[in-house]
Amino acid sequence: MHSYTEENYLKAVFNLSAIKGEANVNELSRLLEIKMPTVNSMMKRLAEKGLIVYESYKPVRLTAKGEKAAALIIRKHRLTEMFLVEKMDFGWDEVHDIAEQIEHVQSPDFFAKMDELLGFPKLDPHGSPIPDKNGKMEWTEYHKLNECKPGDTVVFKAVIHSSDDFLKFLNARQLRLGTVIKVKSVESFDGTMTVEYSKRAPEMLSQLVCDRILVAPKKK
Amino acid sequence: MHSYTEENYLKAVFNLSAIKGEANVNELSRLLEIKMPTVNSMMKRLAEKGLIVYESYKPVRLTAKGEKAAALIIRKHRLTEMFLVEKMDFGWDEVHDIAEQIEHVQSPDFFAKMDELLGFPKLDPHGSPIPDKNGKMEWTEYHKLNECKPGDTVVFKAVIHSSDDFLKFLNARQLRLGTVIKVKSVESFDGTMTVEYSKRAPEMLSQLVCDRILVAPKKK
DNA sequence: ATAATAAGTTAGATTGCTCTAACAAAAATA
DNA sequence: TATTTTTGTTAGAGCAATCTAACTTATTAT
Repeated sequence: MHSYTEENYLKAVFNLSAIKGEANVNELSRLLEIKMPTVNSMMKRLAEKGLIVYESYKPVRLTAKGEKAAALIIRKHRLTEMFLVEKMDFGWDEVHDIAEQIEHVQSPDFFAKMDELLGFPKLDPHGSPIPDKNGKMEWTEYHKLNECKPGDTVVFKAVIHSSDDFLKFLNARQLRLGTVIKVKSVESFDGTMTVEYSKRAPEMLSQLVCDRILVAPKKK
Repeated sequence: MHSYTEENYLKAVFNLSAIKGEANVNELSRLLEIKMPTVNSMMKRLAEKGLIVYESYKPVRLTAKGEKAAALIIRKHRLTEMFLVEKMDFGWDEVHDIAEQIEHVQSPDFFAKMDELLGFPKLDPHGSPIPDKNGKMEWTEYHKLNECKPGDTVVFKAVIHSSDDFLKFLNARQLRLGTVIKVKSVESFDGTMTVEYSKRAPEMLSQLVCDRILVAPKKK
């Protein structure tokens, strides 16, 4: 239906929109590593196809149709990541690039089978929600580790902006989803946190790191 | 390294060459459903890249380099088919189109993992050999069911030119790899064979069918 | 051997996706 | 507010992969 290329643009718009509800050409250009004029003309194409709303000099937004199309690609991506981790023994830091390719496979049966073999998972290996077959997706209300105060005890629920490097960083510190983290102190100057988890010596995490870790209060 | 498109041409040349050692533009054109002039110009491109030998008005041949490149794509295709059948419960008649897409995935790790999880298989679900990591492949010396004589007892070893339709035809008759087939009679007029297998009533198979079934003598 | 048919080639156009260079609008800064 | 910087757009070119139309060579049939 849509080309490999169009799918990638759509996904990029979706990912950028996730934060602000809209995406601008400049950021898309950086994200996709494609020059602005190229992105610009593709935006017009996507607009003609009714996938996004485009107005000159304004950020673009996904239409309902575009949102659904994008979510269904994300669905394939996240199901694939889950499959690679759960059924093929890959690490959560090894699956992104492979999923990036397999997400473009056209075969409803293939992804339906993955879904079934995985027991219809709701989350991917990084804690992100997997959109359903209709492209519906909901984020559980997590908050950033950053926002926690000394004394808080929370559970590591998801990673945002998860690059392979960042995931390897977490691996090296045995930080994984489900880990219970106790916030010992927060350096007010630069936001560095001292935390404790898994019966190890306290660990210091920079603000940059804490900004990418999503947590939920530990249930009693 | 090579584009998606180039990979498909290479594979087509490989498949056609399997029989005659060379491939002509006309047949490639039919096989790929791409018009002759397009095929022609792509042949020149592949020749420039040192993947095939091209001379005007002559059939093309793969170079050693081209042969290896093609075999490595076939390897990915057949490993994928095997994975889909063995690890994902697909039927042998459902895997071709999916494998056709996944064979283009660039990730040595992904296919190495498949290979490992499958226990380093030598054959795909249709009995075709899986080329090794160096692109080396060898066909065991099977012969066609067509060539058998009344009284022969043989084992079904592989399917050639296996379209999904043909595989469904075999499914409907419970003919699968490993089935022991007894040749009862051969109609000299049109080559139709009457065969017996799996304690069922004798079955009649047309010459067209018998030409696509590879067998080996049953060992005592 | 000649004519007819099939196969292969050349030329030129089209579409998708990319680029650079130049220009215009919007936002930030002085 | 005026200037500078950033962001966005237009114009025009290039390459990969495709096509159709016209032509040439090879093969087959008469």
